[in-house]
Amino acid sequence: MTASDGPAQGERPGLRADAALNRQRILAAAREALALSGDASMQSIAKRAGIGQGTMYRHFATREALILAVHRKDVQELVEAAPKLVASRPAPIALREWFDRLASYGRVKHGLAGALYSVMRETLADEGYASIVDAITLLLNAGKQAGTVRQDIDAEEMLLLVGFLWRIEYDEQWEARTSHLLDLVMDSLRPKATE
Amino acid sequence: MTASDGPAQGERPGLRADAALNRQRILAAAREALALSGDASMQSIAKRAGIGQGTMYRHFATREALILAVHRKDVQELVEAAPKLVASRPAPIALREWFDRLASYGRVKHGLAGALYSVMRETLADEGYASIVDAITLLLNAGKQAGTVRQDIDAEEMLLLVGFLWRIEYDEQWEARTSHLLDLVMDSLRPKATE
DNA sequence: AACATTAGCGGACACATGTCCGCTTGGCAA
DNA sequence: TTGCCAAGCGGACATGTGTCCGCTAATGTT
Repeated sequence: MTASDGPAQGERPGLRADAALNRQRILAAAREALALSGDASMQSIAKRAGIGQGTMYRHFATREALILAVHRKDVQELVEAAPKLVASRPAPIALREWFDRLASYGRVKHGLAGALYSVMRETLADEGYASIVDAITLLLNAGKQAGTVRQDIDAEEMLLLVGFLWRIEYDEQWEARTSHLLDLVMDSLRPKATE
Repeated sequence: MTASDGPAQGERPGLRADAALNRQRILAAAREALALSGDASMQSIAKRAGIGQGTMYRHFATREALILAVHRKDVQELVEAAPKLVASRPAPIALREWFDRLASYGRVKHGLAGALYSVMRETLADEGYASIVDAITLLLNAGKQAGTVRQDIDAEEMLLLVGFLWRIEYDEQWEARTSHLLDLVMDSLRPKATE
């Protein structure tokens, strides 16, 4: 995403002026609040933004939607990284690196990875977020074509498999555990010898 | 549940008479309420049992603990199935069957599989529930000794990997998806060729 | 039996989520 | 400009979770 992409993020066509302003206010407040604590409540964010509960939920129906909007930029980067990885590395490596990256969001940006997951599951059909599924599909397909990834897995299943990323607790073991489990998952992607 | 079932489950040593009674009341109410709807609230169960919130939470600190207590019998069966499976089948088959069984609880008994998971994660050290972890460890060890399961995985990691079991939604695809994903996980358990 | 100790009770609280709906006001049409 | 009216507002509500703490009464002791 570059500066020439247009006006500030979060703008929506056909949105009344006051509504647009409130949207910005919410995003600003959410950015602040989430930076302080990853699990700031919707309520507290609304309060911080100086708006009502109703307004909050009208703009962002779920916690996930809000988190995703706040981190839109990161999400976009993640999506855009997929084609680059595919182009520059063997498919299995590319896959692994992409998920490493996803995992690191889980650590750094509180809640982001989890939000990604829920949103993707709920809105697989939704145009706005389908891009993330596309990114994974791209990575998988590259491997399938190269014969280094089994045919019978799709992006949605992949997401279910790496679901541990947003449940694993973040302690000093985090890195080792995450890495190890990703290893295991990657192994499971190899084509069967008999295939 | 019939009157002739014998001594009621859930008895605890050193529990005052009134406390024991309340515990039974809660369990009875929970059984009823959960049968009607898998996500009956703690509040509503307490009300149904005719006791206060505080009492509820003192007896069962979390929703999971309650669900687990209600389904104690099923849990026990699950745990007891592990040694039998190990004795009668090659390790990888035994593992797969055990998790198939766990998965089916997820489908039939609303919340049970999920409760198992949380409880196990939270109380790995706890004597009461460690038995479930033991069951998995048993299955894994059998495979490790036979050389059909890689060395570098433990029960906790195994649980993280099959976490999708309690997130996957139950629709007409449930069976196929679950089975397929379990296939994948089982594949990831194979020793590496180079190991 | 009377008493002291303290386990256990249970409801009020603090706080969360998500919904509903009467009031306000931005933006267009005349 | 004025005025209309639907888009939008925002707080009250309904409901849920989990905690706290003053009161009650079960149990061991004398």
